[in-house]
Amino acid sequence: MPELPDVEFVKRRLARALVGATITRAECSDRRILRPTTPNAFRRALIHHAVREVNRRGKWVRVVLDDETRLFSHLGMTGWWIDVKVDAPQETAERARLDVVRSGRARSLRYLDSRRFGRLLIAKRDIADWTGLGPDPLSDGLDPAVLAAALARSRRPVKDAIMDQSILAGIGNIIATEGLFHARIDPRTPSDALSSTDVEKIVRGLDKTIGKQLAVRLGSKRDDWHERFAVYGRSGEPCSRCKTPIEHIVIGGRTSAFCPKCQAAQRGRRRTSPT
DNA sequence: CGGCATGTTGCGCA
DNA sequence: TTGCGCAACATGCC
Repeated sequence: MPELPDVEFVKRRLARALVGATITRAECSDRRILRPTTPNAFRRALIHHAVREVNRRGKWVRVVLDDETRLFSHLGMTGWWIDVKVDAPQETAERARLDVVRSGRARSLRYLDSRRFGRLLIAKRDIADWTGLGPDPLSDGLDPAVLAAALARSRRPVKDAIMDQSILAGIGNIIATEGLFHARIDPRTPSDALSSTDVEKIVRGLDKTIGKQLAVRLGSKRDDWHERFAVYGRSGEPCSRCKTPIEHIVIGGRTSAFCPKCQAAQRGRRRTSPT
């Protein structure tokens, strides 16, 4: 279930287990997930090396080894990492494992991914997928002026634009949908038609959504995934604010739920477009 | 059975 | 050159 807060959660789990630990076993035989890394290269690059740091940008996690080699992990649609005992049985849909030892204590990190849209790859330095990411809302913070400048460069629907990983790192369909609901902005609004006030509202809406999702992730109480959202997946249900039935449209090939009243297209205060 | 899904890429066509 | 729509990827759930 990976969007930014989920990836952050996984990143913290990996950091807690891996930083300062030495890898004693590394396996992944799935060439689809590894592309373009090979199973042999995966094992050879990792085994017997110590982990220096674990970072996250957007939906990517980066594990840096003592020799500067990097392991990049993207969770795709159904990827996830768990931390188990070394002798734990293989999980359903387990695609890779990293066994580590630190201070004499051994743990095993297992990568699970039923649909196998995720990635695991080895590189000697940072890859374009990583360096090309825009600012990360959580680790870099959102600067409304910077975001406004980026949004002004495109006529795309704003929901499309904020899901562009080179504009903002880590925003997926759920956070975009929820963030725009909180901001009361119509997801179809051309991004170059947003006022600076609109952009500030979007920043607050995204921050609120990310913060809430992360809190759910870090909290101990179990929740039903469904109940977390105000509009996502709630077409036909009454808007929590105004009771108007939630509608959905397709933007950029992705289902986009919104309240047609709270998020009504703002007319008559468009920024003047360049001629 | 069909439809849909949290993500990304690649292709064909303006 | 740029941008957009859409299919594809592989699997599970309703």
